[in-house]
Amino acid sequence: MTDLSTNEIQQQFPLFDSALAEFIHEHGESKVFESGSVLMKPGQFFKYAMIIVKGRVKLYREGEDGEEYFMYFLEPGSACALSMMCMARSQSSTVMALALEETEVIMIPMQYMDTLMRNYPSWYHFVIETYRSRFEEMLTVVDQIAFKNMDERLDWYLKRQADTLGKNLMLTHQQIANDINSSREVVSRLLKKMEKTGRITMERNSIHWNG
Amino acid sequence: MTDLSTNEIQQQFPLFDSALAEFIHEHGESKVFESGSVLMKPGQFFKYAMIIVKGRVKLYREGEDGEEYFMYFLEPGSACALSMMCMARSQSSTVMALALEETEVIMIPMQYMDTLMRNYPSWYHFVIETYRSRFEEMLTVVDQIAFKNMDERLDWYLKRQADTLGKNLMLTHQQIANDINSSREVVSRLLKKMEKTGRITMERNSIHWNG
DNA sequence: GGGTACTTGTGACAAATATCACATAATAGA
DNA sequence: TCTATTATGTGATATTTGTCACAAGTACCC
Repeated sequence: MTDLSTNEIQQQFPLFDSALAEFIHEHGESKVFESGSVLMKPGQFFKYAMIIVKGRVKLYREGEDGEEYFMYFLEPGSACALSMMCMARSQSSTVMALALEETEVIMIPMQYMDTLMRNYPSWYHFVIETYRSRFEEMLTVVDQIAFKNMDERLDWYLKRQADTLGKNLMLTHQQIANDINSSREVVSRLLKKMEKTGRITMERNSIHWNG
Repeated sequence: MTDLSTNEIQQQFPLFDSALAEFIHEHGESKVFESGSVLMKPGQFFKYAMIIVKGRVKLYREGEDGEEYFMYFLEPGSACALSMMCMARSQSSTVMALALEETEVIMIPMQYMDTLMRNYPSWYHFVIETYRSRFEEMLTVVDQIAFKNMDERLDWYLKRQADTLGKNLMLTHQQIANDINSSREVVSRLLKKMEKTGRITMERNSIHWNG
């Protein structure tokens, strides 16, 4: 039983029809993750499908030697595609899901998947749409790292950050370097160039995206 | 109505229960793609979910300026995840699906998706498994290009090729360079090194993977 | 058999990015 | 206020990868 009413669920997830919202209200479990906590432990087996009600989650890939690569954000109204995939095995590298703010999720036990798929068409439409959008996002990520130089990748990275976190980005150069798997010095130099063209404005600990 | 019998379908797709195989036999349409033909036109809207019965399909990303990047193979018994995602829009860059051999597919009209999802649990298990495995494959691709140097990427590329196409690879250095978005000279030099360590044996137009 | 196109080898050099070393500036805490 | 820590700036240099130029080998076609 969730903290949210059927109505609130339907508002947050417009694709759900009322019967589905009702079902999720009934069988889902609300959970709050504090800012900075990890939603998915590496290699963990998922017993729940997670859908985001409030907050913001950052998904990133972690390499064998601690390298990182930012993939995308999860926002309210979306689902964690990975939690729906029954990913079991713990590979060498893994995906991390980190709550950037206090984040409220509904956890739907996997045992209901059959019922949901069978009886609630709007559920699998939602699932398909979730997969589709994440897959597409991964494709654009591949494009960037395969085809683009650092300056373009940095620009694209900042644009995405600004799109979901707002134009005032509380990021250090080091954090950015981690997210795009580069080095601080390189990022600093490129940011300087971007400031000269007016695309951003820099302050200590923050960057303003001017677009 | 497919060319394959219900039994043959079940043999090729072990996850399907007999009712599903029967349904697909009834409503699917067989189609053969010749070696070298394109299964997915860029930006095309999919009217069918495609599952592979015979042959081999190469999926790769095409960048704005004609760059390429190999993603993965589709083999018999698997489905084209992209064809199930209702990808509509034609972006600047796009995914290409190329038949490497004569390839036989069953095309299931999208209009049956609701029925399949609703009445054939083994169908959505199959769909989920398809998404999962492709998504995971994309993650490993990201790992490689984000974290690894050319020599490791080349090694991994050849290993994957050998895994699905056999140890005797009919590839020129130029083709490899295209697939990993590098240049022929670089590939030639790295291959030479790999030959010295005995990992491969080279001949004109082909490479033997010794593992 | 000679020309032609394709494949591979290789040196020299250029460009992009990473790394190192150190300087300076801003901030938080005692 | 003083100090320690953290964030940023910048030159010098190393490494990785890409590009250019050209040679040589192989296959194929007439």
